[in-house]
Amino acid sequence: MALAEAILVCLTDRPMSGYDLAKYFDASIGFFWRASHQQIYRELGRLRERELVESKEISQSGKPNRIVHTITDKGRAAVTGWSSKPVRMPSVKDELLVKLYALETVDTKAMREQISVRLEQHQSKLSEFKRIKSRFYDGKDLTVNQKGKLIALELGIDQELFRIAGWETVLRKMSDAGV
Amino acid sequence: MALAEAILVCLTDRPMSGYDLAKYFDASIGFFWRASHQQIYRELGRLRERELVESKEISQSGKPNRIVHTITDKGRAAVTGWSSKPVRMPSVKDELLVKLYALETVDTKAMREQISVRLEQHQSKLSEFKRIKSRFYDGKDLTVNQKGKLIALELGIDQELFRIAGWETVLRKMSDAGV
DNA sequence: TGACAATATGCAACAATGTGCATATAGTCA
DNA sequence: TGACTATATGCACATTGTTGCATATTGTCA
Repeated sequence: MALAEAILVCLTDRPMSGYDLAKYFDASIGFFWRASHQQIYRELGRLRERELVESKEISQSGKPNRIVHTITDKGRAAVTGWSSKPVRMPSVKDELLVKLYALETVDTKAMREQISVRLEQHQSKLSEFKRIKSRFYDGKDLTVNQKGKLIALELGIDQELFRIAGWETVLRKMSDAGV
Repeated sequence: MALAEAILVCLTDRPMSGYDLAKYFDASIGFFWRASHQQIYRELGRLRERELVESKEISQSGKPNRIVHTITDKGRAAVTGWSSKPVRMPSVKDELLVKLYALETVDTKAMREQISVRLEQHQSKLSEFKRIKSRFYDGKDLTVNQKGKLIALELGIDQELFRIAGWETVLRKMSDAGV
């Protein structure tokens, strides 16, 4: 249940509403731990029960009220405790690679198209990461926390570059194999 | 529910028992789509219900009887149909990267150890992939199906190499950041 | 001789994730 | 004026994944 910890990590930065968190996940930490807004709201309820966050409703006119969640001392301790425990290897699940396992049975024309789509997706992620980097990090004085995020972001950039090269190689090798 | 398809893909190779499949997942296709034996047995039951596989019990003395599953024509058609449909981006979930997001709150000494463990895991995967490659593929005449698996395997090798370099870079950058 | 690994299948319970829907208001664009 | 987007929260259900257990025999190692 590391979603709990991912949320707490976000809240070490600043108090946020569920909606804020959902956006933050979409634009930042979600690159390394994806979560939908439903997951986030559900998990926030549990965190409140476990007293790892404190929630305060803030009145708004027109729009629904915001519920702002603040990490508690207990929550901060939970993050530190979690951080010292071993992690598992990230789970591996990629249908596109499974399809490579049955090259004689699959529709290879469709597969090439899917690889092209995948390439575009990596390309757009790459652009996004680069944009974020130049906008928020380049040429700035950074706190340790920000440096950590930058390290993650740069790993993300390299990863996208690697994946683009990787799938292009796959396309070439498929041609060599005659499919 | 692409586990169903991953199993069917395995069975396009040859009929197998649940136990065989579990081993096959551990040693081959599971590099790209992990599954436990419990998941596999459960899914085999569903595949049988949907008539995508045919199951035959084979008597054995001493050991429990094997139940050998064979893909049906309907199953083969299901693989081809599935293969032409778009895939989604693999889900991203890595606690170690999440920890980078709270560098001021986490136990960085423990984190460095976790990165070392991760590096060893990638190293041993790399060795395994290379061993499989040299043992089953190098210098052999390959069918199209085998070529597909080799392409996946080589992508796996490059990926492990990339990840080793990536995490080593992270360690260096953490030092540069003073943690 | 006792412990353990390998072979072989599978249930039950629980935890985590994902999909679809529901609600409510304000502002923008065609 | 109607469609759409953004803000803001959340339930119900379905699927998927994990953990622990249960059974039963053979072979190997200490």
